[in-house]
Amino acid sequence: MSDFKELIDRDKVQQCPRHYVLALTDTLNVMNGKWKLPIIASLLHGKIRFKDLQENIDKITPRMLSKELKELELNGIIERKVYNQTPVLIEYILTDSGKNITSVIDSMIDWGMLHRTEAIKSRWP
Amino acid sequence: MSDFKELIDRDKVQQCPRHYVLALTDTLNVMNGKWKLPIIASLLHGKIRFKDLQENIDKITPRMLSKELKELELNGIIERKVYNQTPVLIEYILTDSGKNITSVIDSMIDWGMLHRTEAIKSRWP
DNA sequence: ATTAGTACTATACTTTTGTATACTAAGAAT
DNA sequence: ATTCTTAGTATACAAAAGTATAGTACTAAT
Repeated sequence: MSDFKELIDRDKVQQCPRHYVLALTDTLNVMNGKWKLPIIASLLHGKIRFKDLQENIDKITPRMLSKELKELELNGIIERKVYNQTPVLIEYILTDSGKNITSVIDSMIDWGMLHRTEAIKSRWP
Repeated sequence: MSDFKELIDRDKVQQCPRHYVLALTDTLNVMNGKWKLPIIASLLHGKIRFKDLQENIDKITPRMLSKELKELELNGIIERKVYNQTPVLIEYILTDSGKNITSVIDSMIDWGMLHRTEAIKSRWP
């Protein structure tokens, strides 16, 4: 039985260990907002540059891209590599943690699809 | 191999099926914001009333609680049951979909904890 | 008539998130 | 000297999310 589910049976939500709560809010912070997941998805290809990200992600402004990249780097999801060429070359890549987050995304997709079929069943049973 | 992960290997992010994207954004919408997960966690106990939710969830205002409950109901995560007693009794409970979302929460906790240990490793290797 | 309990809603405000547009720094090529 | 490229930053603004505080509608008991 999973860690969180046992809370259902044992009525322990209040005592949910702090490190679980921290882990959960970490994950929420990594994904939240309009741009984090599109950026992570773009990085699944491999290393990529600022301008290519901007072209890849529809309608993101350089300001938002810059801000989100900084947060993702701070959170240890991506790494920023600077090459002292000219013009300067900067590449972004996913860390191992960043790659692993696909497992969360997968479970979100699974739930989302299940939820849609459930919603359809309950509206037109 | 999971649905999303195969994108890493086959360079297919651009062609990611629309229903996966819809499922993912559904899930994000269900969880996003400051209050949705605390509310879902409180409901894991079973049925609960407005005032008890308010006491359970630290610093939520009735306005936010009311707004979030409405959204969760619209999204088919919770059900609102009205009993015509006096004073009126209203109970909120998780739907089956609402209960299932614990699988997503579990995978978020798993990733979050892994991510913390990875982050520690990379800072003090 | 007043007080109290339940489940909210209204109004005004602050903070966070996102947009639009223009601009900068550094070196290389012309 | 001017222009080009990459990788952003600055400024001003709009919209969304969240907060604070007060008030409403209903009924029941005192």
